[in-house]
Amino acid sequence: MGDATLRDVARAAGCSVATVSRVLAGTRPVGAETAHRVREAAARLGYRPNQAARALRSRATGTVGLVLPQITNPFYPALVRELTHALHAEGRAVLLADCDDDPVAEAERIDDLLSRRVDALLVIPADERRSREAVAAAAERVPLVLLDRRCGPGVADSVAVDNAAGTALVLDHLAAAGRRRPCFVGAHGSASAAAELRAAYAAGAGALDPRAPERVALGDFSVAWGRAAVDQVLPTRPDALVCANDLIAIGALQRLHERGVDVPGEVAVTGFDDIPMAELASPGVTTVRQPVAELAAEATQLLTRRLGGDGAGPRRTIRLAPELVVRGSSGARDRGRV
Amino acid sequence: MGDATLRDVARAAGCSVATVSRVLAGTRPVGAETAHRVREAAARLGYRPNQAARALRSRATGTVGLVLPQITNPFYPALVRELTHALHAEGRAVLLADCDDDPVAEAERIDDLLSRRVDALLVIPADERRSREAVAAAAERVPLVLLDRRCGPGVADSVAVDNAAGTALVLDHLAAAGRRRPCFVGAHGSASAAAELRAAYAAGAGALDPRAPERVALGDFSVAWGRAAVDQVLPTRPDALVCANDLIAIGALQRLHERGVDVPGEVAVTGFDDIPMAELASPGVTTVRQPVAELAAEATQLLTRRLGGDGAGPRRTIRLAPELVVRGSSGARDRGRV
DNA sequence: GACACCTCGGAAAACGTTCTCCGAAGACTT
DNA sequence: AAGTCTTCGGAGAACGTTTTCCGAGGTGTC
Repeated sequence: MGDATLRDVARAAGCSVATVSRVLAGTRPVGAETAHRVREAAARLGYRPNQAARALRSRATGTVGLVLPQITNPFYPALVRELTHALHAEGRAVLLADCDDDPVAEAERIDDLLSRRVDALLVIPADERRSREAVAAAAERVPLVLLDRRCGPGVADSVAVDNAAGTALVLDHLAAAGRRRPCFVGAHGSASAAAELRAAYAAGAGALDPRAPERVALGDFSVAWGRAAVDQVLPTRPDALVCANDLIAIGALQRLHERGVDVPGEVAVTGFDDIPMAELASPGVTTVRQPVAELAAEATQLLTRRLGGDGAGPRRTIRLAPELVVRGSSGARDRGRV
Repeated sequence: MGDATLRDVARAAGCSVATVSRVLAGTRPVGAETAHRVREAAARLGYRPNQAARALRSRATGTVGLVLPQITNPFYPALVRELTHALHAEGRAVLLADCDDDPVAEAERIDDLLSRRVDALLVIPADERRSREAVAAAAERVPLVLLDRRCGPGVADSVAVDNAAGTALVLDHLAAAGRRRPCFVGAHGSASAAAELRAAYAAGAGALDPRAPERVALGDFSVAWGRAAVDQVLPTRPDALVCANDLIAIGALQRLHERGVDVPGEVAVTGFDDIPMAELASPGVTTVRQPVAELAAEATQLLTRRLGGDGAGPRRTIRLAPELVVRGSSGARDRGRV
């Protein structure tokens, strides 16, 4: 009961390989009675098309490569889930590559995926600058959609949340709640989100109160930095910490609690992404929810369009509006669960 | 600069396709000067082997399918990370399939992966009983390693943590800390871990104190159930909640806090898995750490051995010893961070 | 009844590898 | 000097599809 091939089915159905292929693929009408015989034989032998042969012949593998910086970043699993579901629904398979935040590994993985003849690539670049070369080269050979983070202008199609709009949501919310001395806790580095959020905060905070001193502290996207940042900025007496992601916010929350600072009474804290942990922290973290399902849907739709002939169209950049999720960490009092 | 083929390289190097193949694959010694010419030509043309053709000819795709119930389960990302790294290190690629905890979808995904001619499968079955048929059928056709959860006896090779040992670690720790009235908060259902933990708890608790009434509450593996369980079991006055995973423990912690119960003073709480959230909860959750890297290493090693000829050996079951991670939720006083 | 026109089926050529034969040398043995 | 081994290279057959091209037969039109 090894692998039945077209040839075996043809023999069993008493017809030619070509006919079997046509019946099974529906490429051309085939006589009703023959078709029935073929289908019956195929079922009986448990025939499954050999995708390798199919790929070789049709120059398409039905496979998409998904390259991301770190699957353990808690924001990505939900995205991966939506992407795989969307792609499976179209009959595609997903080759996953985690590159450990290392642009060199990323380039290797992309290379490998290309040699495996993926039909397209979905890439969340590890680094805005250092990922660029490999991504641009790959985009020359295969449809490529950038996700969540960008990678220099005009390199490829791109789908991401509107970071500026998200930051504006947060700042408006804080201002409405009477916060007057916000402080931005962000990240250095050249992941595109880091830079965009820095810029968006600067623009938004300046608009709110042009005379206010700008409080900014930069580290990385980790819980540890959130903790450290608290010690660094608390002397400047902020009444709100606008964190560039939820991990930072959670770290800040921990440290504030340890130092006996009342949240949200004295200091409000906000995050970004709405990872699962954000809801579970105490108090719950007010944050900007990325529309993960829409992100995935737009990305796969863009990909499908590129694969369906519109290969040469102009680069598209899709920006999705995020949503503010208000929880205890920014309210007048704690509305979170714990 | 489309795709250079062996034929192109051969033409450029002035030799035959066979020779180029031999040089590049190193299958057979080739004259030094010819080899050099070939390598130079290949580099110049940017030749990349076409894996589809290679797969067709050599009946091996260099690809492994990874099937899991829910990538959003916070325990899996770390595992996926280790697995992909280990497999990439061996030159294999990973086809990812998330089946949304649905055995039917799981069967479909497995089917698709088989038709894509994966060399092997890594499966974390969604359900001990209902996943069995599809997994067993797949194991007939391709090396298959079960991960983390089992799927009926003797179906395939299997690598998992020793749940009984982990439970024993927890119970010993609690007993040493003077807890006398533990309560198990577990899960119904037929995911194998659920049943094993139930059994292990019953055995271990019975050994500690055969006369004690057995406290057990069963729900599912979620935060919500952890919260609900607290209300259900608190009237029985337990002094420790032994939760079947960290999510349950975190839910319990939240609810206990809301109800003003002192943790760990009045009630200790323990989890299982050591997901990232366990460290961040307040207090930190004492838990059983799954040796994720070793799990991945053993699984890929088993797979590699099966792929390297030892196809017909007897089924192996590898059980790895877990490690107890003591945090604030079980101490005499809070040693956690927040 | 000749002609064109459909419909259905088969033969066979790709797709880009790997690998098995074969042959032509040269390097040894005797 | 004739034989036997090695060594290196090429020709060509697979692998399992899809697809193009053809032919055979039937149906329609004039």
